[in-house]
Amino acid sequence: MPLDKSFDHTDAEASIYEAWERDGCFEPSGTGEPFCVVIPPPNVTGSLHMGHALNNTLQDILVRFERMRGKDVLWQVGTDHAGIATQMVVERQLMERQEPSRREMGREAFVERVWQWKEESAGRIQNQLRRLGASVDWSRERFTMDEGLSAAVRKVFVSLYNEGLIYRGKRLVNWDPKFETAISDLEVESREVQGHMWHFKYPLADGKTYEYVEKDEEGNETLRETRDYIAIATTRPETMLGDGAVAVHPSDERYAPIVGALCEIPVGPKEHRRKIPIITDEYPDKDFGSGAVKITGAHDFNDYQVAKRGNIPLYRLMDGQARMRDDGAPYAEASAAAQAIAETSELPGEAEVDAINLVPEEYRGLDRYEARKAVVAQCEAEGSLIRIEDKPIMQPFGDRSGVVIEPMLTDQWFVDAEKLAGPAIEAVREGKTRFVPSNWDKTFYQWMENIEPWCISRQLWWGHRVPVWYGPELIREGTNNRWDGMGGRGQWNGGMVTFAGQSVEEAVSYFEWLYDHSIKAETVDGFEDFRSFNEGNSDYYDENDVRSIAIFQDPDVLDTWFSSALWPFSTLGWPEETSELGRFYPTAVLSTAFDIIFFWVARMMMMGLHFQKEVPFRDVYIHAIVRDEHGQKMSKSKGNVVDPLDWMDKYGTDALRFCLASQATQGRDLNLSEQRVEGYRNFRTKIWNAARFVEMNGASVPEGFDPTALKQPLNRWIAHEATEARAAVTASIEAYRFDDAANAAYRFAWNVYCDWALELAKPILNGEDEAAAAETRATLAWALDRILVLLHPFMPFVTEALWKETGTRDGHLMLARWEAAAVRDEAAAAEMAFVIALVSEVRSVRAEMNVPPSAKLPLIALGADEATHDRLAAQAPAITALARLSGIEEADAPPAGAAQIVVEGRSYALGVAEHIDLAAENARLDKEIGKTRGEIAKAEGKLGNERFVQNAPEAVVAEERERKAKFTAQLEKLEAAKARLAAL
RNA sequence: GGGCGCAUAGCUCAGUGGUAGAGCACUGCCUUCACACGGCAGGGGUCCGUGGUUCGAACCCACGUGCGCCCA
Repeated sequence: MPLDKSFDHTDAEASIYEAWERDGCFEPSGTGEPFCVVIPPPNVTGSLHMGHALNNTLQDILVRFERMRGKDVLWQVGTDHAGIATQMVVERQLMERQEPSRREMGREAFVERVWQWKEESAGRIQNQLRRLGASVDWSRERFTMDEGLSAAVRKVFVSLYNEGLIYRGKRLVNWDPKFETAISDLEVESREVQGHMWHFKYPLADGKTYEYVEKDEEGNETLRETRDYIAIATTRPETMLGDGAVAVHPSDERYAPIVGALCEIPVGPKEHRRKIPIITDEYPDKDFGSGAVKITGAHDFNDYQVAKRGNIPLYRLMDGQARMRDDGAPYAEASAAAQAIAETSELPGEAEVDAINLVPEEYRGLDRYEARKAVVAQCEAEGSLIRIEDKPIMQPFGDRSGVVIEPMLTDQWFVDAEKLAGPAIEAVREGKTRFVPSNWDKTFYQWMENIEPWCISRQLWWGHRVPVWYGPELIREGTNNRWDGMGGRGQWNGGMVTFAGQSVEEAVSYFEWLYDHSIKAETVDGFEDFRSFNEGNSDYYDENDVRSIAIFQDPDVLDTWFSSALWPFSTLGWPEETSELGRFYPTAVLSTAFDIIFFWVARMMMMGLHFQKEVPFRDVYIHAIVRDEHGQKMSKSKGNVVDPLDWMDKYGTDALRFCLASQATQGRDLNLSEQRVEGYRNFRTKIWNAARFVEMNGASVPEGFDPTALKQPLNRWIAHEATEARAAVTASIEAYRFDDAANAAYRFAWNVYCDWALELAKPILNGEDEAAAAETRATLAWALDRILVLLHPFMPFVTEALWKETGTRDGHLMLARWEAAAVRDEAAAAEMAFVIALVSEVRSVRAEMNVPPSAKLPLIALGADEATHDRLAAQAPAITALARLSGIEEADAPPAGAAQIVVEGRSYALGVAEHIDLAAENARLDKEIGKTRGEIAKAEGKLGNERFVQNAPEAVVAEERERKAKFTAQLEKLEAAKARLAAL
């Protein structure tokens, strides 16, 4: 059945994909060198965006390419449970449907509900990956919360815990007051907003004064006054209540007289105002604000560092919803306690400091912004507000919640990332893992060398529950020799004993061992139940005691990145020692966007090296960010987001994929325009029609076709070009130069095959030499197959469709062989280059002379030598047809009314006769002569420079001489032509 | 303030020491029997600026200008 006029992608794509999947084409072949790629798991809540489309297109290109090269390919697929995002989606759904809230239904029911939602809605992103043509192995699909991966998470947690690499601590974290959980830096988006800088006076204690002096750059005094205060500036006045100190730079002479003095925080009830010390630290910037910074260690990351260095207490002012605290002792009492701390050098324990609530009664329970207004109003009323400055400030927002993130001092679990980072840094330095483009390794080093403890706990319900159980402290730390026999398993946390275990039974067994088997451990729901159960159990354990104790599991879940850090080996079956793990780990390459180098790539490196003793991947390919056609970042608020599915519908998946690949250059963002996608849709149609032409000529590849044994120069040249193209595409994909690879395939298909090979073949196909025609038909069909193979990784659908349409063969193109016989034939290449040059010249003259396309003109070769004569004779049908000639003759001089051209140093006359416009021809020759003279001048300039001849490599000099000779010969011919024209 | 990057045709971008390129857009011609989602031909450049290195710089170095991004 003849092919339709164009490819209808709408139905074809789905059925082709189904056939691949049905026939198991995506599964590893089991033979050949292993080649494994793990997909960056999309969020289970997610849908395909342009970044996914790009990344998965590139991975699919690699994977299809290697599969065709005969490797044993596994592209591991799966989804991520995305803790906060998924929990949010379900909570919102509950709200919309006016169903009981998360807290109302309770943890178990809620988690059940999320699973149910996941089952219902799962499959969206998976089906979108299918539409993209991703050749992932669906039979091995994984989910970060499925049983196997959860076992991996538990095992890793327990191992790290027992090695002392996971610990619980009170540290400053990004706190989302809407979701009431810690979130990662990744989930925080810094945005510039219009804010204010408030300048306040902090009066010096005990009426102390000092000479405040400001100097200009030359050291001249510009201001001198006696002050009884120190000025500080802040963007967050509500945090003044928790200040622990005021810091100035040690070299700041303005404040030198008062370093070590106390100043008073100018808010709260006057009789209970706290006095805090003025200290020095490198952090304050002398030129920023007043140069003095208030230090609120519990609510600012910089202040936290200063506080840690200076032993400044950390006073937490807010609750989980970022309201001012409303717990603990009355303000007067708390303030006195804090004052006592400030006046001694002893810093009490974290928990004791944290219990102090320094929020005055009138502010307790207020929202943080209400509190801010109240603080400012009070200072203003009392005259301690100096001024308010309007100022753009960088403010952290939760990317899911959209609310302002609060740095908050909370108890969390941390991974000692510093210890794990070392081997990962080393692996990149040694080249065991390579970043492509390589400059990303700098980003990697910079972060890894300054790595902070990784906060892995989240106050959510959806995720891997922290596998730690708390039990009562019935023995004193270090007083029981059983403790020593437990290999460092237990930890002391907040007056309780904790064990990590892969199951509750394991944890129970530790408790029972620790407290002797006469103790029976029972699990209860949480801290409250634990406390009431163990009421009266607070006595320390006595060996003769027999009683029951309660233990409870940590309520938090783990950061989603904790499980995705294990992805390269957990998906291969670890902790089971599967054959896939042995075969496919380390994986070949990981492809991802730069923004998760820290959060994902680095952590996979750390976990992979720690648990597998091997890097998780050899290469890390960092792909571009997709922007709109004007280089703007796609964002909902700008309304310039393009849904890849829309363009797949409109232009077909192949066109979108090819477009993405052709723009995937290294180290530059990708500006995607619809026009360009449309252009590649046209390219797809071009291929389709080339195939249609081949089919209409009844061409197919005969049994035993040997491209190395062709006779026709045209066919030998086609085989030569096909070989060159394959080499170029292969080298480019191997180097992750997807743009070069796509362009090389495009050029061969369109500019070589369609533009020249098919046109040059037509006279032979229609000629009388049946043997030549047959060979040409076979070669065209063979070359078309080569094009389909080369384009397949980029345009899998149309190529597979044509593979099926154009031949009777077994199997799918996607499993066909990439390699083919290598043909190199420089002689044929030279001959065809001559034909193309001659035809192009003739066409050019015809166009410039406005010769009607229908007019057939005679071509006269002037003074042809034998080689030229032979070539012209051999290629006469092709040249005549393509240049629309009436015939080719040979003569020593041109006839009257002829335009003259020079090709490869020889002159030809084109009998334009009545079409000739002498002035136009003269102008044309002048232009040619001008160009040629320019080239000669350039070459002469170089060759005339003695130092060039002396210093440049011989080959370069020789090349330049050749150029000069070539253009000189051409100039002679052109000038001769002009002289002949003048003689007419 | 620290770090990374970009500036080449109208637009989007390749090119990384030796002849300035592609796609799209533009202009002219062509409904020629694969394809008008096409064919043929053509116009279009201070390779951001200034200095330096070099026989030779779009490319290497320095400084400057403009624009991004990341971190603080």
